[in-house]
Amino acid sequence: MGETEEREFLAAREDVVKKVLEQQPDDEILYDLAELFKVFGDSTRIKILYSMFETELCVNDIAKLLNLSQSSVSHQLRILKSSKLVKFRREGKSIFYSLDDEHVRAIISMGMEHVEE
Amino acid sequence: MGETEEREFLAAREDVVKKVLEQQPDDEILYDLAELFKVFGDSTRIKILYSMFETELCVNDIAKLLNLSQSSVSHQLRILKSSKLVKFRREGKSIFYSLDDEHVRAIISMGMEHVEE
DNA sequence: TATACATATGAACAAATAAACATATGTTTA
DNA sequence: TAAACATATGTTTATTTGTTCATATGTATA
Repeated sequence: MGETEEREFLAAREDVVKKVLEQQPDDEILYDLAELFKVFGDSTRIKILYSMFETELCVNDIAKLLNLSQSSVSHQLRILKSSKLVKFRREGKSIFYSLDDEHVRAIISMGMEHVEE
Repeated sequence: MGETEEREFLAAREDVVKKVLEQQPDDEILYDLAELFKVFGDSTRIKILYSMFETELCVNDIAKLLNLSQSSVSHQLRILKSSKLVKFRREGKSIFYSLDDEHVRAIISMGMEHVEE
């Protein structure tokens, strides 16, 4: 590469960088996005989410099903609740949890496709 | 709830748990799925991925763009490579990275939709 | 209203990991 | 082939976070 080409190359890269920077969403949004994926990024939580793919479950069900302590399940459900990934309803002494919406199912399914490649 | 109802309730829960257990993918797959999302679950990596949404970029571009050290970018790209989220090609001294496939874009987009609600 | 059952919460500890710094590898060109 | 540039890798450190144990809250029933 001659000197002229070199300069042109660098200028072109600068342009690209500038353009990308303009299109990039605010840091705050990307931070939230990372936080969202972080919630999916733990095997216990993924197991919990997946177990609710077809049906609602109460805390005790999940604990037995996945062989986890009640405390651990409850802690993780708290995180899933605060990220709006699950919703819940009380029925007597039990509280039934289920996936919050189709987004959650879609995100998991997309991930599955990538993993199963 | 009477004693009979109580027994029926417990039996019904057991059935549900058993059914879910049968449908649940192997632990290994769910573990891989969590590992995949974990990669998306870091704000630096998400920023890097997002910056490549429209165009390929070399390491230096990304470092300047996101105001990160070359080392940090390189470390994160290694993780993105090994998860098959990005691909790369060499051109002279530079190495250009880009999103590996449409899955990656789809997963990010789905997450964005959830975040922007 | 006392007891049992279901779930939630708080605190402490151990494991995982992102960033920084130093250095190594690989590529081009003078 | 030596120097400059671009990227990769190894190591240490500070921070984050999942689990456990103990305990609290909330609900139903005898």
